[in-house]
Amino acid sequence: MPPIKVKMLDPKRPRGRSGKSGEGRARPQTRIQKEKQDLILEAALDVFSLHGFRGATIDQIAESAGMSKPNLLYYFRRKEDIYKQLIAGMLDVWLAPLRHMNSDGDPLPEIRSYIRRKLEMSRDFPRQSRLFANEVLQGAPRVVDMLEGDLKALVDEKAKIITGWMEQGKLRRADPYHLIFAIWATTQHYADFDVQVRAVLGEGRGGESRFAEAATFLEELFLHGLKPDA
Amino acid sequence: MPPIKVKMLDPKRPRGRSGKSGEGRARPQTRIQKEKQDLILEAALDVFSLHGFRGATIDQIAESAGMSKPNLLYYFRRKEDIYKQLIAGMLDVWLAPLRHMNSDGDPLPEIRSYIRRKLEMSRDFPRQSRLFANEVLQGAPRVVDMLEGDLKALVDEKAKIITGWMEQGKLRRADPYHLIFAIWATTQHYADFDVQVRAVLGEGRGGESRFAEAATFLEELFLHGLKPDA
DNA sequence: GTCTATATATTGATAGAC
DNA sequence: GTCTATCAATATATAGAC
Repeated sequence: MPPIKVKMLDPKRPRGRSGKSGEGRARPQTRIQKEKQDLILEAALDVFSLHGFRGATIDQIAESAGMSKPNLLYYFRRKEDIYKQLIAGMLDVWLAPLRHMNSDGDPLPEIRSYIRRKLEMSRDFPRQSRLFANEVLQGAPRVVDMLEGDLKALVDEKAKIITGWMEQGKLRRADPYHLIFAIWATTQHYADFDVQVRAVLGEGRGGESRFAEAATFLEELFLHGLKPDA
Repeated sequence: MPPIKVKMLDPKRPRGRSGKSGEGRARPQTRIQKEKQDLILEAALDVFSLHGFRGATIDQIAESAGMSKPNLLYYFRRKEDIYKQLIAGMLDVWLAPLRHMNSDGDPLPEIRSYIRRKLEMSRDFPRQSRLFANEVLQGAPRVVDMLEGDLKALVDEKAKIITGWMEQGKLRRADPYHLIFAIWATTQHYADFDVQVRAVLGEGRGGESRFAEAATFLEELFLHGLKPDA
């Protein structure tokens, strides 16, 4: 059950000894505390990405992090605090490739490299991708605001760039928003639907080779699909 | 709404009065019982697709179906029984468009119509799509066998057809498996990531028009991407 | 078939000793 | 900081009256 949406400025339990360290207010904790927190976040990412927020239990996370439940709750008062921190940390990483898309470059290479980076993210950070997918799939209760705010703004900006390219005849005309959706969908598919991809490809192709294959395929598909008529 | 093709041998609690009706063994229930069950399945689809298996509660489903919890449990002994039946009913529907892809037709129109049908499924049965996405995303514990069995066999078969087309020079050479993945990913995206799609497109484009736009975009992308060089 | 009441288990979170 | 014990809230499922 829906655990009480808290706005929260996040008065976390463990604080540094009254600002003695030079880290300022932003990180009121010792290095050991930070290491423990990272350990918890790492374990939580495993569990949340596999079971979703509701399906994950503090017990599982604690066990996976090698500590007792009360001990874990000493570092994060509530289950939701862990989840929120993971989501927040994830969003920047997730958006980085799109932010990186530059209006100065040539359209086709720029799009090709965007696809590459997104695909590499699926390969290297599949749990983060699934965490986010789980959240969005279930209505994104904790991030709708961000989707309608930052994300929309960023996509609007990049869509303008793409439209500009199209108007210059450097790209076949098409809806830039749906183009971005298509790139998201195809690249994240390899992280989010990993089980299905592996099952269909079978044992023989179960290795990491599928990402190289996917890169080849997707670049071909999008570059030929977007190349302006000669 | 789609429903629920039931395979089911599934000796459920309520059975007809000793085969008096002409329905035989396959449907050991009265019409009223079936209607109640469908009512429950309908409500359960709402709840499961939004919260996943773990996140959904019998209380929610019962309330949504307008009955008491014990009454619901009279028709389905366990929560998991409802879920399983939904998944089973879903799989046939989900695979139908791919089964339909025919080696007799011309490649490009055949692929175009596959995309269309998948996109229509996202538009008309988004809850089923999300139910399945939830399941796969969380490791597909209840359907891995099916993915490695029926699904793989079906995809293998269709991949051969596609490869045949490519060898005849009717289609640009590309990996048929990744082509199928790309079609799945792009079309289901509009159901599974609906919240995100709406958020990015904004209020102005919140209506059903996004499916028409998507159809146009995806057909262009795939047809140009797959058309053999002239 | 449907209901009220309840048994039983799980889980998020806290108390308080050390 | 970490632990054992435990509370309080939910949630699955059942008992048994009607």
